[in-house]
Amino acid sequence: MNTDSEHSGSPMSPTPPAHVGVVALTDIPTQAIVGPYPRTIPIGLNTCDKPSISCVLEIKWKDGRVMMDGDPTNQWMVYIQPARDRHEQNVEAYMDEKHELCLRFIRSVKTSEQLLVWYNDELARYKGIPILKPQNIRGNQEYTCTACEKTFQFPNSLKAHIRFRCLKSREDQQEKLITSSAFDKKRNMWGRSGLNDIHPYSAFSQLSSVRPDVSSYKPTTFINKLDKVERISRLPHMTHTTSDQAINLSKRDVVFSTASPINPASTVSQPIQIFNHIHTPAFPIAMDNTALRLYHPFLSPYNAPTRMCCNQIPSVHHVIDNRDHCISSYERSFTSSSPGVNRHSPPHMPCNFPLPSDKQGEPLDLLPKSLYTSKSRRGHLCIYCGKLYSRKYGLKIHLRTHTGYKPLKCKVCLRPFGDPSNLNKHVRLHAEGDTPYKCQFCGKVLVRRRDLERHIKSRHPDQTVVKSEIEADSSTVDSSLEEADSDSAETDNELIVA
DNA sequence: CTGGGGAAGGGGCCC
DNA sequence: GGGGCCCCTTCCCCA
Repeated sequence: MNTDSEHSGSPMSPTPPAHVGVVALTDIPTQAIVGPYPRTIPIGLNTCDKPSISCVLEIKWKDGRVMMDGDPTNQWMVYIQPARDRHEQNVEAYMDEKHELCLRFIRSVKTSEQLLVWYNDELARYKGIPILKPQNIRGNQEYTCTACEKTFQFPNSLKAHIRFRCLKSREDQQEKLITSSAFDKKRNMWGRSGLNDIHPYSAFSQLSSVRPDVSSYKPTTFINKLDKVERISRLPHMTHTTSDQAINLSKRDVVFSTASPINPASTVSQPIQIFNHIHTPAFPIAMDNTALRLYHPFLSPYNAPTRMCCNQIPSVHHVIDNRDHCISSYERSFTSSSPGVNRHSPPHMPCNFPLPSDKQGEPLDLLPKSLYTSKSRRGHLCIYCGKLYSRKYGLKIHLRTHTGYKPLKCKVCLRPFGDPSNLNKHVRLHAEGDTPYKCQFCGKVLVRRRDLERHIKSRHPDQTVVKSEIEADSSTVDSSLEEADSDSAETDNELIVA
C-alpha cells in the first residue's frame, strides 16, 4: 500500500512546474503505452480549474513508441498536465502487473493536442484520490468540498483539492477515524477493516492522515532538463496577441489570454490559457439555426477547426469561426430546462473533445462504468450536474447534453442530434405539407399541436374554441400522425445514422 | 407571433 | 420482469 513517502517528495518525485505542458508533435495512436515509472511520481498536484502554461514539451510517436528527442528515459511524463475531467483526459495513469506506474493513451491524440492525464480507477483508489459523492456535486460545473466549502468547476480540481490541499478534509477524516471503531486505541493505530465504510471517500480513508507537503517537492534535474528542453521544444509560433484578439497557435487549442498577452521581447514566459475543453460546438458562420438549412458536413462543428476567444472558463463561451467572427447564437441554444441548471449558462461542453469513432463508442462508454451503471435507491445520477434519472437510458441521453455527443443525423440535412426524439421532431419539418395541424378559422397550417394552439389563442382569441374540439382535432391528427409515425418510424430507422 | 431546438417525462415495444 | 430503446408529448428558451 502507499506510504507517506510516496507523497512526501523526493528526488524521484518532483513536482512538475505548473506552467509546463506536453503536446504531441505527431499523431499518437490509442493504447500507446509509456513507462514504467516509479509509483512515487505524483500526478494531479497541479490540477486547477484554469491551468495556464507558458512552455511545452513536444513528444512524438516514432518507431512504435512515444518519445521525446533528447529524453531517452521518458522523464517528460511528469510534465503532463492533469486532466480536469474525464472528457478532456487523453492519457490514463495506471499500475501494471508489477505495480509500476504506466501511462496509456486512452484516445488517439492528434498532432498539436495537449496531453492531459488522470488516474484510472484502480490507481486512483491506490493513490487515495477521492470519489466524488452527490453531496460534492452542487450543480452544473459546481463541485464543492464538503469540508471547506471551496467550490471548483471541474471534478478533478476538487479531487486534487481534497487529496492534496484541503487541510479541513484531513482534519475531518482524522476525527471520523478517531471516533470510529477502526481506530485501535490500544495499539494507537488505524485498523484496516471497515475503513471504507467510515468515510464517504472510501479510498481516501485508506490514506495516511499526514497531508503531503507539496512544497517539499524539489524539482531538480527535471527543471534543468526543462530549461534545456524549453529552448528546443518551445513553440516557435507563439506569437503575441494584439489587443483584444486571441490568436490561434498553429491550430492548437492554445490561446493567449487577452489578459496576459505575450511580450515577444520578453524572455520570460507569460501565462497562456489552455482551452482543450469545454466549448460548445459552433455552427459555421455561414449558417444559422434554421432547421432546414443544409448542414454542411465539412463545416460541421465537429470538423471545423474552432478557435476560442474565451477569456473566462466556463461562463463565457465565445467561439471564433474561421473568419474570426464570434459565434454566439448557437451557444445560446444550449439551454437546459433542468431545475437548478442555469439556462443562460451553457452546459459543460467539451468542444474539442475528439468525438469517438463508432468503434470507440460514445463518451459515456469512456467513463468508468461505475459512474453510470450504478443505480442508487434514488435513481441514476449524472456525474456532471447531479441530476437523477429514473431510467438509465434517460441518463444516457442526458449525458449527451454534457458531452455534445450527437450520433444521430438527419439524412436530409445532416444535422446531428443526440436525442432521437428531437431528431424525429426535426425530420417532420422536412415533410412539408404533411403537417396535420391546420387552423379551422384561417386555414393556416402549423407543424405542432403547440403551434396550432398558440396560433388560435393569439390570432383567434374571440373564437370559442372548445378545448375538446382541439383535442378532437388532435385525435384525428394523432391518428394521422400515428400513420405518419409508423411510416416515419421506418424512415427514421434509415435516417438515424448511429 | 411564429418556428425551431434542447431537454425531459412517460408509454410502449422488443429482447 | 428488467433493461434498452423508440417514440410522443410537453415545457422552455431563443431568434
